[in-house]
Amino acid sequence: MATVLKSFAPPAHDHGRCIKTALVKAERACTASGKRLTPLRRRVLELIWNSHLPVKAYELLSQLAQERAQAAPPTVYRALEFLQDAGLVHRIASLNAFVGCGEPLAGHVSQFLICTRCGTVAELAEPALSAGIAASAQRLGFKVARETIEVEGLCRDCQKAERALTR
Amino acid sequence: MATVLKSFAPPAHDHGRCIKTALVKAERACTASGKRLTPLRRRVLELIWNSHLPVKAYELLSQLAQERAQAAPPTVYRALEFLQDAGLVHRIASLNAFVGCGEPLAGHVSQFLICTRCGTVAELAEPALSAGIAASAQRLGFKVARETIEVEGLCRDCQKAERALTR
DNA sequence: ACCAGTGCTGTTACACAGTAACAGTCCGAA
DNA sequence: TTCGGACTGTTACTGTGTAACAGCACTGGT
Repeated sequence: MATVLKSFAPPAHDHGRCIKTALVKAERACTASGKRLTPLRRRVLELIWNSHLPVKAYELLSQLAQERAQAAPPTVYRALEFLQDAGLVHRIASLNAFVGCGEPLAGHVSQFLICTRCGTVAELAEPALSAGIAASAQRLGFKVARETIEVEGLCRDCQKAERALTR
Repeated sequence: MATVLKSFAPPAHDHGRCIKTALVKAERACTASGKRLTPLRRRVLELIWNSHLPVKAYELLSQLAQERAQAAPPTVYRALEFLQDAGLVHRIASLNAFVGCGEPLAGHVSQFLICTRCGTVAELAEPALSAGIAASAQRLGFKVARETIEVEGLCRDCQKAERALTR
């Protein structure tokens, strides 16, 4: 059976480590594929990794604008496009928002659990799900190019919190 | 094994029938649940069913504006919100667009195959996929409330067309 | 008959999301 | 040196979606 690669980040953890390792992995992924992680792109990636919450493009823009006055929408969107192509960042369509990818080097599926209460996002990597989709598609003669799985619900902690409220 | 409820609509079919049955089902669903399918809402639903292609909100707006001069964004978005809540229409997040739901009375999952070449959308209803997602989620203690599956690729006809081009 | 409440639509005015197109800059290769 | 390509700056715009308030019709209670 397929295994879950990631889990929800615990409410309190050494997030500095998260950021650092994400950036190191990003450097590696880029040098490996001959892509250029410029200061701007690096900075945007860093801002995205500031939390495990999905970030909106215009939030990034306003943060960025505090450092470089010239920042405009294309500044952010171009960096985001690069980061997506490089597999370093995922776009969550149902939220119009972006999250860092924990496994930039692994095959890039797009499977997310989104907690509607605390907002955090966990990335799945379930080959079984992709396989199921491919099988269903094939029955209709459909050839899959890209899959988007976005599941909304409540993470474990938020279920507890909800129960505590109604008790 | 789960079965596919819908397939891609053949390029040429009696689409008048599609529209008519969709509206009849909608009436039924609304009276059954005590919701009001007002003329405005009915008209928006009709416009959406004009094709099996996903429709953008502002396309709907401009079509609507030819009939009622007062139509403004909230006019359309409110109708769409109602139709979604009533299970008559799906929003496709990755396209910012809307399609009619073929089975408004059945349980409302949200599984789509989207052909990137011709733009048509087919709705799936695979309990096995939902079950797989629920199982993966549960392993993380996550409680699923809503799932979004949007698969991009090529439908059978468009694969043929592509092959014909490169031959 | 009157009133209050509710549900639907009209209206204005925004906020947020994303892109086109052109202009500079920098850097490495021919 | 000069050319081309990759990156960023800059302006201006289109597209997507919502807040907030106003009116109006209907319904149910008094």
